[in-house]
Order: sequence, then C-alpha cells, then structure tokens
Amino acid sequence: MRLTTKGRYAVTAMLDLAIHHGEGPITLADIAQRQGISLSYLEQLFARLRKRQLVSSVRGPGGGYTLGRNAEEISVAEVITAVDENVDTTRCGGAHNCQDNQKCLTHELWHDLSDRIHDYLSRITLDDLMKRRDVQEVAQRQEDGAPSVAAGSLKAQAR
Amino acid sequence: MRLTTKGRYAVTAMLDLAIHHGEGPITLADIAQRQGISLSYLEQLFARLRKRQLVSSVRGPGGGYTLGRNAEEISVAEVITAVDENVDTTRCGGAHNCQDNQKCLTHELWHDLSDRIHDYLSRITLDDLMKRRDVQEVAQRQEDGAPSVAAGSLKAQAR
DNA sequence: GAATTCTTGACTAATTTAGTCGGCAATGTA
DNA sequence: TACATTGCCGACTAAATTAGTCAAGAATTC
Repeated sequence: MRLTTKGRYAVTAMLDLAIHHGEGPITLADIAQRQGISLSYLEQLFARLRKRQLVSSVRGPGGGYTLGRNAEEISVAEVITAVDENVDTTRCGGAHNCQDNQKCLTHELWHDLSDRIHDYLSRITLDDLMKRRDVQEVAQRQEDGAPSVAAGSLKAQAR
Repeated sequence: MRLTTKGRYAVTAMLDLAIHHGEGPITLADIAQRQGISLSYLEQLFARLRKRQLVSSVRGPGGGYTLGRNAEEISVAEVITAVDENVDTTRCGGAHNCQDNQKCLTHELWHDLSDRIHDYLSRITLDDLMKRRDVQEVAQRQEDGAPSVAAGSLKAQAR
C-alpha cells in the first residue's frame, strides 16, 4: 500500500464530506478552503473518487459532492486505493518479478506488510474517524475559525 | 514510516550480508550482482548504513562489508530509517503543522498508522528473515543460478 | 607499486507529486 | 433566454524525489 500525500488529501477531503453530510451537496471550493487543499488538485482527486462511486456529484448552482454511500460503509483503504492506483509495497506490485523476473529476496516481507497496512486501514471507516475526539476538535476549529488567515473581524458571521 | 524502493534495497542488501555472514567481508560488487542493484547506488546506501553503524567496512583487497551487529540485533525498521531519514506518514513529520500551523483533520490517523508500521517492522530482525523458507529459497537460487541472464550453459558449474 | 575495495561528492535522467490553466457541460435562477 | 454557478476534462508545468552515473581519492593487501 502506497502512502502519499495524495491519499492523505483524499481521505481528508472525504472526511470533510462525511462531517458535512446532511447539509446538501458540498462544493469543492468549500473543501478546498476548509482543508487547505488546492481546488484544481481536488478536482483531479474527485474525478477518481467518482469513478469508484465513492462520491456522487450534482452540477449547477447549489451543486457539489456527497458521499456515494454511508460513512460507515467507506473505508480509508478504499479511498486511498481509489486515488493512488498503485496499492503495493512490493516493487513489482504483486507480480513476482522484482528481480530478473523472479521474486527478490525480500518479496514476501513487503507483501506481508502491504497486507497488514491494508487490513488496518480497511477496518477504519469514515464514520469511525468522525467519532474520534481529535477529529471533532479540528472540525470544530475549522467551523469556527473560518479561513484562518482571512479571519479577523468576520468571525462573528460564521456559518 | 516512509516505504520506498530505497528502503527496500537497503533491507535486501543487509539481508544478503546476513546470509553471507561468516564468509568474511562481502564486497558491494557481489551484492550488486546477486541482488540486481546498481553498485553506485549501493555505495550511497551503505554510506548511510555505516554512519549508523549497521555495517562495518574493511578496505583494500579482500575487503568489503560485514554486519555491524548480530543479525538478531538488527531490525528491518532500523535499516529503513537509516537510509530513509524521513520516518513519518504525517505530512508534517510528527510536528503538528500539517495545515495552517495546526493539525490537519487526519493527523492522528497517519500518526497511529506510522506507529503501527514502525512497531511491526521493528519486531522483525534480519535473523528472522533469514529463517523464512521463502528467503532461503531465493537465496539458494541466487547461489546456484548465478547472474540469471548469463546463465545458459554454465548452469552445471554452479558453486 | 599495482590492484582492490571502500569513500566522497558532484552531477543527471526519469518519474512522481502537486499543482495551474483554460475551456466546456450541465443546471438552477432571474 | 441569459447568466452565474458548479462540476468535468485534458493539457501543461514546477519542484521534489528516486535511482542512478561518473570521477577522483584513500586505505589496504600482495
């Protein structure tokens, strides 16, 4: 399982969607602002998330994205593999040709590790994450604080 | 914990050293040939391994590298962090400034994951790896088969 | 002194990451 | 119907990282 900022961004964005579930479609612009991720980059990520039906979209004014399924039914592992097509710690990506078309010395080690990481992350759902205190705290801060820098006097008008 | 081919190469090379322990110093050229890793790249990796005293070196003819400690006392995690200085899944590398100088939504998730991977890999030693059947099989192949491509008719003359 | 082998550092090609930019497509609202 | 809003798509790009190459030198053995 490859772990890059790409996957991290995707999970963060999906968690944002989960947190704001029930408020109708959420625009990427909102997510970009709250989570500090570039809008155009989000567009790329959501193209892949949509392909896997992890999100569904509504165009036009008032449009945006919503979760494709319930938050309890979306695992972190799924989100990562959706954006990060490459899912393996092994050089060969599961094939056994890491060296001269044969398994390299440490092939099984990386394979086992991949399995474990995948297992771990596939048992954590977006819903699990939402319930964590640390996540709730950060979410609260993002709600209140508004766009951190652009804060200042507008603070009162939040929501 | 960052997992890249760099770390994989390092672990593979160290495991090769462990397997050929007791045959005196092993040259990087040998490792390069057996494991299919570029010699100059190995030089870079071993410079770091030496700094951490995971290997010790002998110069001159008949020289080479040997393990810096017993194979039971060297964990996979140590080898990876030696070559891969960056050890964290979090964007901030353990600091809490992933977003606007504060924790990002998923900070703790990545932190936990890092911990787990590190735990897992720090409990596996080079000695453990050597004892695995799959490793022994590949090692045997490398011993017999010689440089794979250059095999052909020389096959009989192995060892 | 010549051959080996490690040691060091500067350089480089290819790939990946993390974006930017621009235009088009659908849809709701005035 | 016009237009503003939002997603959709593809081409392009800057920066970083990976995976090396290359060359010179230092220690050691024969």
